[in-house]
Amino acid sequence: MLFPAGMPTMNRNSKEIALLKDHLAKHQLKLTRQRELILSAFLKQEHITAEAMYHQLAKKDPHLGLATIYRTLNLFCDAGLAQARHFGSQTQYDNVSHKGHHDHLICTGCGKIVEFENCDIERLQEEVATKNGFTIQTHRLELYGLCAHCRH
Amino acid sequence: MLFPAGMPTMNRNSKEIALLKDHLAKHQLKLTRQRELILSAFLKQEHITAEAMYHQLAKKDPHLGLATIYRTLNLFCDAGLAQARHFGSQTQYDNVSHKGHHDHLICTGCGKIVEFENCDIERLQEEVATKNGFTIQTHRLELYGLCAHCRH
DNA sequence: CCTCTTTTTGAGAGAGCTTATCAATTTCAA
DNA sequence: TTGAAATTGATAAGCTCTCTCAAAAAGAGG
Repeated sequence: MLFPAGMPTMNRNSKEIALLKDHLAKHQLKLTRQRELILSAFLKQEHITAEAMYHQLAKKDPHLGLATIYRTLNLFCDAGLAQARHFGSQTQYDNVSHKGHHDHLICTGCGKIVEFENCDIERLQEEVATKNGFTIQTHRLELYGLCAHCRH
Repeated sequence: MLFPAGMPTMNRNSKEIALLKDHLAKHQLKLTRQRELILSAFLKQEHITAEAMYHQLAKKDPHLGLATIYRTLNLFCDAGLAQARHFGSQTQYDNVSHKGHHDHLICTGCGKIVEFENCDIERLQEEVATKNGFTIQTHRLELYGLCAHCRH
């Protein structure tokens, strides 16, 4: 049976919700209205800052505090749903479950971020890990440089 | 004529000193005792934070201000000697003249860190960057997983 | 070696992002 | 339903980094 077009996001992200619930259960944490709200908003993003999410969610819940957003996004990192990445003076929270794993090309001039995926690099990473007796769980690759526009 | 074994670092880094002097001249800036002191300390590092350099130089000059360190390291970035990279909550100033870049394998079980270098991966990174119009200045690759010991 | 203008410095105030604090509220197991 | 334990919101505090400004230093031109 196919998903109806208008089906709520919740049902399309059952895997991520299960992952969070599992983490909560294992650490004696509770599922709150705020955590559900923030999760559903987070899963629609590829990456977002706490500040941006604060403003975005202000419409749905004007009393949702910034501290709660930070706490919850950090919780997502612990649960393996998100990954924190520092750029400029802010922290970007990347959605790990979005598509396959993507890496970043980051312009040090204007801050532009281009996402990419490269199977050959991933294969070589596995090779390096195996050679050192490691089993990779996740990775982070960031290339910093100047984009075509900023080079001039 | 060969360099005597005990020759001061200053003379072994004439290229970097020239680069700085060139930048100073082009921007009507002055060569000060503090800038020389910070440069000679910086060139001995692969990467360092402003705070770390502050404590390191406190012995040589107890009155050297933290603001001066920040200003000078940012000046080095402008001159092309250093490159700022945000890691955790701090800024790492990478020494550009140190070419041998190493990446990290990090065990999520015990925290063990193994350094490695892989030319093939670096070549592929260049390829990806070029394809996207970028010129790479630096990069960061971290592989997270379990080491042989922690897997059991 | 002086003099004068411009730049730099040091110390602390201030700004921006993130975390800690704590009383009130909510969750959820019993 | 109840009560212990976790969470929240508001705000204070913390941390890193930059700005401010009077005093000091640099360096070009006498």
